[in-house]
Amino acid sequence: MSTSLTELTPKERIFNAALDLFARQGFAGTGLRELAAEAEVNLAMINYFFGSKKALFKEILDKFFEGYLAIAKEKLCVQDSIENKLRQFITTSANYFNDGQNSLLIAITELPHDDPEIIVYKASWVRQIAEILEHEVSIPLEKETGRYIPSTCMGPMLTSLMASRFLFLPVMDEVNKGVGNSVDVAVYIKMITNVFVHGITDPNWKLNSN
Amino acid sequence: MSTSLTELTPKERIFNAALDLFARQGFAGTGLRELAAEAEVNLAMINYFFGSKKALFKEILDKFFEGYLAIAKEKLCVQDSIENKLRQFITTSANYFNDGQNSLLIAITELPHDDPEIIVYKASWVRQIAEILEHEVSIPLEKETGRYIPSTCMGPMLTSLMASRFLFLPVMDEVNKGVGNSVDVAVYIKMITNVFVHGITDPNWKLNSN
DNA sequence: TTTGTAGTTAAACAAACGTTTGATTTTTTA
DNA sequence: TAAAAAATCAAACGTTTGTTTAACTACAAA
Repeated sequence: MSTSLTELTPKERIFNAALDLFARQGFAGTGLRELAAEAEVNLAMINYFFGSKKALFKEILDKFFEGYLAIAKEKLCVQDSIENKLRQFITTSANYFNDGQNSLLIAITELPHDDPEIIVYKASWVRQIAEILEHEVSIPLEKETGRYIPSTCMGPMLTSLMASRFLFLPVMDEVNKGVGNSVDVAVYIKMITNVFVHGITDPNWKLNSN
Repeated sequence: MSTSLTELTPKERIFNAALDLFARQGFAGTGLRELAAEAEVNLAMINYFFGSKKALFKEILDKFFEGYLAIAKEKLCVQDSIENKLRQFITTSANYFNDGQNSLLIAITELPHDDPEIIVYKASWVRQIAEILEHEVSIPLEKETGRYIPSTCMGPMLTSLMASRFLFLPVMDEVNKGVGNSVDVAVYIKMITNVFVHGITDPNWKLNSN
């Protein structure tokens, strides 16, 4: 196996092609023959390297959540104010989402609502992130504001807020066509950071009101 | 055609079965034979009533966006404070999402990132909602706070925040298994309402800082 | 009762699906 | 150089895919 520094191995080409096609066409909407053609490998190589289509999908999930969890650990498990920690976490995560938009879309939208095996698999990742969020944000925040926002609420809120830019990007680009008032991704990240941080730290609201 | 009040017509059964199966298995992941069996109709009836699989999908999109747009008109195009209008809009929309979780999931996650025809189709709906948001929230809010958050940012932020509960529900249910600290949907809606409203109205932040 | 329309059916179409096999080539190890 | 291992290949497996056709039933209008 001659693996030069510049060209990718067949296995890497399959993985990258899967990222691209699964994100664009969905898991079920992408055929292995199309994937093999995109990766410029023989059809049989996919099952040879990954075992099955679903196993390839799981490797994509793993890579995405591994990076996401690493950011949560690095930015939240530190000694700093809640606000600073959250700002760091949101900025870094949102840029991580931006760099790997395909992984994000696959992890969030593909095979989410039916397959029990995948649900359990995802949950094992999400649980780790939720525990960090609970100890580093939810509980300290309650002591500060008196409001308890469980990590199982804050996690989805945060993730979907950061993902919103990319989840709706193709449609919003079409909406913006002609109008031309599209917003830079860096500005977008600043906006969601400020909205979320000020939203949860603002002392002027109570959980059970209105 | 005997259409009693209690039992649904074959066309309605197909539509409802499509809602259920598309949301659970995805558009590409659902076969028309499975759909026909679920709806208890003959396979050919699907194309007879709807023309094609994709046309059936478009009707699902239409129904969802029609309701969403109606809420935007009813709750935002009124004479009231920005905060009150937004609270009304978020609460009503989130409950609308809750009542039709399948429609929501299909509209948000299915066929979003590739098919140009669907993108243009969705954009024609989203554009109408964005225009309302622009005139009724973004522009008035700028006059109040000095910060301009375009509707093409606020729309995705709002929608994904409201959808977050349902987008991650199966996984979060699995995460909560055993822990048992799952949060009621009404409480969840109050949380996102307060976080978002206080986040965008809080006077203590500027767009270009940090 | 005849005519026409809407609804329903089984059957078939070519194409694509994920996976497996066995042979063949290439590379590594001894 | 010989043997072992890894990689690649074309071909075929049995299913399933969305769509179409033509025959058929049911029911309303004339």
